[in-house]
Amino acid sequence: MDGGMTIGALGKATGTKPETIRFYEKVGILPQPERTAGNYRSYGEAHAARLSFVRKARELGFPLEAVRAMLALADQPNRPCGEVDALVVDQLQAVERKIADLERLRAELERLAHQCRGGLVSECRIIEALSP
Amino acid sequence: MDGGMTIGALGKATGTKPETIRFYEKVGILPQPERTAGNYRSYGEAHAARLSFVRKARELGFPLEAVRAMLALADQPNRPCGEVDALVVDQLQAVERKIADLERLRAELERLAHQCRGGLVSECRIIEALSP
DNA sequence: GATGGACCCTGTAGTCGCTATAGGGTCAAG
DNA sequence: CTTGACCCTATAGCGACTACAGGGTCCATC
Repeated sequence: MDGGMTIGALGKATGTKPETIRFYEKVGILPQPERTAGNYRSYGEAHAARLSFVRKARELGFPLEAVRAMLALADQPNRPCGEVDALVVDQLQAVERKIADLERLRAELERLAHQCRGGLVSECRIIEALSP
Repeated sequence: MDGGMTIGALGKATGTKPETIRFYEKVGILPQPERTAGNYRSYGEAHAARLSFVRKARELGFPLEAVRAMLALADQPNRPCGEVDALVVDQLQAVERKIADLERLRAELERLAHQCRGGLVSECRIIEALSP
């Protein structure tokens, strides 16, 4: 080969499945790589860096749209950083809202979980509690 | 009409959109109701109760599969309540896992949010922090 | 040089839980 | 009799992948 990684190697290097990499290519998050004589995708370090960025942003819960926006900004380095920061702050607020919601949920589920006395479904307080 | 609710009335009574009710019917969560002469769905109290149950369980984050399982159990009142309790405990654990993940995320995003100094993207630490 | 197995290719359909649209039919009030 | 609010079906779309099906390529071993 010509010094490039196969899709599988890139996948291992970045913790991404080949299917996901092809998906990112299809939706324009990753550029189309060169191909070998046998039509295999061939990736270099720049692809690995971009994909690592995407994966980390996704792990932080950024939707692909936000990732796309950040990549577009990163590709134009002479613009102010504020837009990137705004995306992070939005995401932080969204995460805080989700945590608050889930904590309310947890309290409710704990209440429910203590209502089962091990009897029959017909006496089950859990189902009662959800029914009215 | 013949004493039944229309889909819109049931929707208002339970806080559910008509589309969602039809969807629940299509996937077997709700039974097919009777129809009026004009082919409108006609619902009674039993439908309202069942749909309320579904909505509350969904609000608590139970996946539709779990809701389906609980409904099947509720329809067989002579079985032990333990299976219902197990579903609740599973869901509680899933919620706790999600909260833990989101809290790690929040810490990371807070770290990120303090790195933007308002300069240009080329000096942006946020993008750096997410690149390999 | 033939064979096996691990990898790669494309394209399509499925997942979850709805939501939205298109293109029509029904019903009650004015 | 017309208007407008509601209802019907069927289909496609969302996000972010995942899972086939049906092939092709590469490399090592016999």
